[in-house]
Amino acid sequence: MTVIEQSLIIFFMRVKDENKKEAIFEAIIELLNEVGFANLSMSQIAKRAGVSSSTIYVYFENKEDMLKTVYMDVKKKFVGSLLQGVEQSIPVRQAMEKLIQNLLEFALTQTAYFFFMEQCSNAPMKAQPSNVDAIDMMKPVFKIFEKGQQKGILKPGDSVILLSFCYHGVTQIAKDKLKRDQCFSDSEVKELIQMCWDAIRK
Amino acid sequence: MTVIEQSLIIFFMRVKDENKKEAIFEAIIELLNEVGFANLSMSQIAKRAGVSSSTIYVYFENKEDMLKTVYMDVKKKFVGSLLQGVEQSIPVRQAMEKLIQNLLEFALTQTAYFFFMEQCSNAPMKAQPSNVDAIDMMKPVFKIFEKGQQKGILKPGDSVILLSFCYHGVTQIAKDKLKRDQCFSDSEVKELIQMCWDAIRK
Amino acid sequence: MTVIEQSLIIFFMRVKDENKKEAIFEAIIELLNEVGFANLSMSQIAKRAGVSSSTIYVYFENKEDMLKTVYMDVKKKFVGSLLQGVEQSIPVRQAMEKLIQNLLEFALTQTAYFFFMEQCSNAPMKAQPSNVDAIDMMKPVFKIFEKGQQKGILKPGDSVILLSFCYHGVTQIAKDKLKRDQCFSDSEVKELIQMCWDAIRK
Amino acid sequence: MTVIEQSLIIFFMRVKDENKKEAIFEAIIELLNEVGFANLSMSQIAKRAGVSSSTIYVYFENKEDMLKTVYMDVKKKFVGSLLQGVEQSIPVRQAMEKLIQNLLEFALTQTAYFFFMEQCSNAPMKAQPSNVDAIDMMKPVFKIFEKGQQKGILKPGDSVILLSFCYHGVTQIAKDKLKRDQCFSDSEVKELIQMCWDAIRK
DNA sequence: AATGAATGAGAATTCATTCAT
DNA sequence: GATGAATGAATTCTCATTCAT
Repeated sequence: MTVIEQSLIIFFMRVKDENKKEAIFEAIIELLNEVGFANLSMSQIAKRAGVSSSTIYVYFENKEDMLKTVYMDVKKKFVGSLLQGVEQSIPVRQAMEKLIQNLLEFALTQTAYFFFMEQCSNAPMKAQPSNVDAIDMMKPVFKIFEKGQQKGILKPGDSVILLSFCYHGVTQIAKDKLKRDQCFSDSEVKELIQMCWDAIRK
Repeated sequence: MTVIEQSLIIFFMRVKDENKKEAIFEAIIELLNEVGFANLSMSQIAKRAGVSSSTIYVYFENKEDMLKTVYMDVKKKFVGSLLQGVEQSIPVRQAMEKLIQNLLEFALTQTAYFFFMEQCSNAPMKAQPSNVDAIDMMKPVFKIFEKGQQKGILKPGDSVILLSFCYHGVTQIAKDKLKRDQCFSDSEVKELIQMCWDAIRK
Repeated sequence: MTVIEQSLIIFFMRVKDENKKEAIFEAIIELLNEVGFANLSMSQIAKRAGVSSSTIYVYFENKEDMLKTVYMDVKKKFVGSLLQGVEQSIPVRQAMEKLIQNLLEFALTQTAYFFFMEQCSNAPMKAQPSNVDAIDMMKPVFKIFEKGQQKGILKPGDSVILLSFCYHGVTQIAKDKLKRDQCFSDSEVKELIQMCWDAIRK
Repeated sequence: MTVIEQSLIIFFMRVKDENKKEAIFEAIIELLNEVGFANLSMSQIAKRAGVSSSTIYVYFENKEDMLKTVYMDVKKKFVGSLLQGVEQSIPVRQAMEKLIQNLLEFALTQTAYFFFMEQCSNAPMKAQPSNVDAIDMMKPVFKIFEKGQQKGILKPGDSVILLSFCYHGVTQIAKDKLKRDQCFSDSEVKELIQMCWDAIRK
């Protein structure tokens, strides 16, 4: 594409207002956490986002598509945070530690996103925005755990179960804490890590 | 209207009574699992239960009351199942084993109830039928675990966290399995119990 | 069904208010004639009929079903009027005369119904309430015309074409007249009948 | 922006010009035949025409104006076709023959236009794009028929009625045929002409 | 001239609930 | 107790149209 053609496109096109899309995103996440799926309406979302409800349909095909898109976006962010600093090369024990720290970090700093995701992943298939869950998106780290199993450090069996057990245990405890507006002390974090480790190690 | 006709009416009504309530109950649980909170409507419930939607209002004050009642009822059944055979006197290790077996048993045999509960407990405070969750209802067993801590068998700290970690870890794994229409082998059950035990024991 | 059972049904059931249904019917016909398909809305119909728009959905499944039902009902009335006094036994010439008189009578006295039908039958397949048109419903009279053909009184060929030609010629002329708020003189009626007769006779 | 870029823009725009208007035209006619007035939307038209819906407003003031313009244009084309070869000087019988042949020719070759017109002319006054109908536009030929009446060849009375009767009879039969995806044989055309002639001649 | 974004108004339809029987 | 009818309020979504570019 030549520079002239590019200018032409820019001249004719009007770029979607990213602020609006962002506002809609945030409104959805906020509201779902406040009112739940049963009471989440397009008009409420629009009002909260400060746009007309028809504007939502500029960005999404319909309610289902909207929720799916937001859910996938949030999950992508979440998995990104989760895997930060967890390279293939690090030892299992350290990987586990980092994962849990990242998980708690995300839960504490991005609480709205965290609760939003949890609600979505517990909705039934048909209502659920997308049925690929967070565990599936963590496939990159499975290799670390499988190596741990091969080395005889971790319990044998399905590595998904090992990881899933820890992940959900920690997740639910974090949810309970946050629902009561509480925080984790360093020693509590250590305890959680220890529980996870004991659960999966041989 | 003759006396005979009146009696007939009364006869007809009373007979159906409990069946109707039961049918409504089952319809709610089935439907919530199929369509989720976002799409659960009174008319659908009525249709599924084979009654008029106004009939629902004979048994419940309104939608909120209806969901709360059903949720509490299901939870009561669940906790009943969970605690079966878990007396104060038995050793911690055995208590843990029994709890997990009961939990998996319930999940497998009363799957609809199990999923129903999970959805309810993940709804946000405001939307949630009732915010007392299953963990709270298990208070009777805490003493067993506290005794275990006092004896130095279990890790110290909040006994709720110990139990909650295991409970949710197992619950989520059961959910994943059931969503894929799979079952647990005996050895898998053993593995889960072992993971739980390792997680909480000193 | 015994008398007692019947009483029971009457006791429990509440009969649909036929006035309401009738009011909705009339509102649809009136409005379609006033505003056309492009501007016919459920809320307008409801307002005109003096009911809530949700009430319409008690009687009809949706807009399409509603229009189809009304169209079929009007057509039935129309064909009834059209065939009045046209028995199999009467001579063709007289049958033709009676049909045209009936048609004009209907157009003049039930003008709203008449225009309503015409609009429906000109809508395209997908939008059209039902694609069986008035001609199809007149099959009973075809035999009279076929007899006329066999006797050598009428032109040979497809009897549907003979009848259809006359029917639509007269219909459109009636429409034009009525649109200009005019009436037919007796001599004009005679002329029309003569034109029809000349068109189809040998 | 440089002068070159500006020229480019002007060049690009002008080139598309007539194509776009034509595309919009065709889209309207196609769509009206497919979905009817009740479901004809600007956005659909735009999509079908391959333009942005705001582009329609470059060519037309609004929806009403758009439909009126297209209708008038189509009618002009139609009347042009209809009158081809029908000069004032030719005998009535021949004029009638030519008119019917032209009408059928148009119906067969420009079917979409034909149906489009029919739908428009059956819409109620208020909704109708323009209430001057095809008959009005044929005024030039009336003189031929009036001469026929003066010579005693045709029936006396309103010449509009004579012509209208034939025109609509043929039109509707053509519509029925085309809706069933059928064609006219030469003998059928002859029969139609004969019916028309018999209907109006003395 | 052309268009993507944006929107208020309004579309069809559903909802939870009430009511007379 | 049970229900069909009825409905106001709310739902999701579409519409015709405008506007900045």
